[in-house]
Amino acid sequence: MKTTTKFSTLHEATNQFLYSSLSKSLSSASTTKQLHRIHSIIITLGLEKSSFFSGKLISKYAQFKDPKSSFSVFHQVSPTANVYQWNSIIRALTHNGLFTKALGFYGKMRKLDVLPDKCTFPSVINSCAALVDIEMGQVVHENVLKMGLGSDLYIGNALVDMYARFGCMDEALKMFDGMPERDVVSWNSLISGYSANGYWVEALEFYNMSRMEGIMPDSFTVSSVLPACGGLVNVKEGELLHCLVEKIGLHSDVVVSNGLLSMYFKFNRLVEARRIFDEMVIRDTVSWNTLICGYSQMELFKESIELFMLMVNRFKPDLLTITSVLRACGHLRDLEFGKFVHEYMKKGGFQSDVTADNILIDMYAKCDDLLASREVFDRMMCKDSVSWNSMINCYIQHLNYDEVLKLAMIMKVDMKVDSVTCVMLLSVSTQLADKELGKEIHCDIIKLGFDSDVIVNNSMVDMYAKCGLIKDSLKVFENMKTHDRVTWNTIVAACVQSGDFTLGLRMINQMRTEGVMPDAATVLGILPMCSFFASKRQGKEIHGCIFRFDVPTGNAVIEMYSKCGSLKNSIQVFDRMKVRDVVTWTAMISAYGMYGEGGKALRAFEDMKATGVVPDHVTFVAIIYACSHSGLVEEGLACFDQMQKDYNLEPRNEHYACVVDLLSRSGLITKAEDFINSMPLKPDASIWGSLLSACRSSGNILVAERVAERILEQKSNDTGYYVLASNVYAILGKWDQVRMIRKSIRARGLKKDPGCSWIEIKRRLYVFGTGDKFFEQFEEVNKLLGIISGLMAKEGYVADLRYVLHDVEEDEKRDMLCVHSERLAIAFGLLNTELGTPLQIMKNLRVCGDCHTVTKYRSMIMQREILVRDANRFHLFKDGTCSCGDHW
DNA sequence: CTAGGGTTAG
Repeated sequence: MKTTTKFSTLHEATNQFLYSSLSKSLSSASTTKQLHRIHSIIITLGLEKSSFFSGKLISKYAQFKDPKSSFSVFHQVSPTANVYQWNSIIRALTHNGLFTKALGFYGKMRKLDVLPDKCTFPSVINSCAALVDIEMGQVVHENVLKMGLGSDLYIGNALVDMYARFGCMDEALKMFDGMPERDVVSWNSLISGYSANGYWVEALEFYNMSRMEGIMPDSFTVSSVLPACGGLVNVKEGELLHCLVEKIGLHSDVVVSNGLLSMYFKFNRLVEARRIFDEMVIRDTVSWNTLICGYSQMELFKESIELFMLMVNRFKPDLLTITSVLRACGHLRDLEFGKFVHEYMKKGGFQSDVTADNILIDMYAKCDDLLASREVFDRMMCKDSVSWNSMINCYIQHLNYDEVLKLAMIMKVDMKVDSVTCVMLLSVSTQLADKELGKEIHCDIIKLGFDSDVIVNNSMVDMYAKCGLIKDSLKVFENMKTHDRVTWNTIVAACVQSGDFTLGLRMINQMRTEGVMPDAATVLGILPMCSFFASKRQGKEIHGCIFRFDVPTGNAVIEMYSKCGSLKNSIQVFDRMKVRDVVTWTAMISAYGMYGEGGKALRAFEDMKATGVVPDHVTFVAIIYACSHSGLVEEGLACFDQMQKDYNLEPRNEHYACVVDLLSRSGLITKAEDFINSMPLKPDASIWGSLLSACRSSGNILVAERVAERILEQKSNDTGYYVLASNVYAILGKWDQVRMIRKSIRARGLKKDPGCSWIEIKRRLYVFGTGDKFFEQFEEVNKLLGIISGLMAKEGYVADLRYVLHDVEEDEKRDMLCVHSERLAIAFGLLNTELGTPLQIMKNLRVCGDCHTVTKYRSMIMQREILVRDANRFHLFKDGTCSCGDHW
């Protein structure tokens, strides 16, 4: 009996030894081969069905991504499986992404009346979360509560995570708040939930809260907070986190480093990002993808493709890499490489992926291979809204609107229309200026409930404005709950387009008070307003707010300054630009032109050609115009010649107009008329207009009358030409003709632009109309005008009454000249500024000859620099002369 | 039980 006991003890001891060594080798098995060997030993010993080993085997196979083997082990014990075995198989399935199966097993287990324990739930909850099965999730949550496991830490963490993945952050927070015990995982689950759902502010807030509670962040915490810093462009917090990573030694964690990499790209800090990547000891596919994608986002497409080639040799790219590089191909319009990548996808056995196919559609469209786009689209097994939208976008880009509307119809029937579709369709109606289509889409938008989407609303504001329905545009604008930068840019452009500059200026001011930062588009939008009001201050303030300074922005700023009366600032911006395109050079040439610096314009033109930038037809308008305003006839004609001979550009009406201007301004009226008669195009009103205004200034009345007749034949809608013609008849004293023209203007429903001038003093704009009597300091201004008149007479000034265009007595004519709006504005400026301060006046029409003379006198008598910008150009009056050299 | 990288539009 004693020996038996001894034997039995020995047997047990042996067993125990066997058990523990088997268990140890099972746990430490690191290859499939080892695992299979240990498995067969377990079978030989008949231990396969033991609760302990079967469970371990199931888990171990799951670790080796072999759920089939896990399943076969479980299958042998399933009729009598206990809770431990059930837990193992559920966990194994969950870890291998077989969530539906895992939930199925949970159901079976409950049916068999096997009571789950606290180890069952985390996996089950995970599966619900992964499947976004909200209903099941709630059932499981109830089960947890019924079993009294509501305060379990692990289950609580899993539930917080589950609600976060459902996007229900309120529920997640409620769960978190109700937990009696919390650890770093609980905080991580909450923080990553906020971060993943784009609630970056909250993610940062809870992160800081966790730090206050003394929780030590780990790699999970950091990689959840980094995207929040990136998203908010919160550089300070991001750098703090980077320091923390270095301090607690998390930088060896790939996920953390990838997070840092991605964040620095979002900060646009390429050097820092590159350093992170280069210093990484271990890199994975995500690291490469983040790098390639980051270069792409910074528009360094060539480099992004080069990195892809570098990666291919070391790492197998995945679908995300492919999509990044395809995007780069699209931007570079590199069809050849695009096709290469497409082939690589086919050969590499990549499963068809909706996103990848969508980008292929877009890439081919950008490379102008519409058929290839359509082929990808037609072959797609399942298309999402993005696929449809991308295809529609292809047709929009290729102006095939019929096909766009066809696809849109199908989308409507299939209920696939989303906000992006609406925006694109709105852009179609904008491009076609089709109000009816626009209104129809507006109705659909309301029906579909997209009328609270900012981008959709912005598009509607734009659409109505461009269709000429400014009132509807403003209505949409006013009904919007939030206005972003684009909203403001759009509404400002809308105001400008409808001619309401005052409202436009008010909008800009409101935008600034609401703290919205301007961008390149803002500069482009306010350009016409700044030049209308010549508000250099407004322009400068906007300029100061620009932080991303690319070529188009620089071009816009050059143009803005030149139109606002600061050639100096234009030159400064031009000099600072490292990259200059045709537009940059052209802007600079026309700036010189406006200030009568023909010589400098010509030099810039030569410099431009020397740096290899090819002039286009706009450049030639600018350079001929510049010559014309400086009296450089020979040079201007040479440019006109060059344009056809050297650059093979067919002159358009505006070029002919420039040449006519060039000749006639220099008094070569007959030559100009001959030139018009010999041109191959039918001369339009602008060409006759150029000649006519020159006739007027040079006093060639005979030709003027002939030309006036030709202008009236054009039946233009621009009142300016009628006014010009009428002025000729006024000079000739043919008042009947004058009245006839005025009548016909009214009959055509046109209105003459009333002349006005304005000046900005101490951040306020003062506007003066011709003969205005109701403005501040009217008395003082009138008195000053009288005094200056007296002084001018002493210097030898005689009024040139030819510039009065009304049938009145001589004395009255003199008075009428005296109240031309620019004279009032100048006098007002003299009164309200310190002695010697330069004045800057703007005028909507061209300066009349008499005012030009008067201003020269004034600049001398009052010792002031006076800059006048009229409808055409700038005149800088100084010491009795004008920068235009009387070419205007 | 918790983390990182991708597509269309104004």
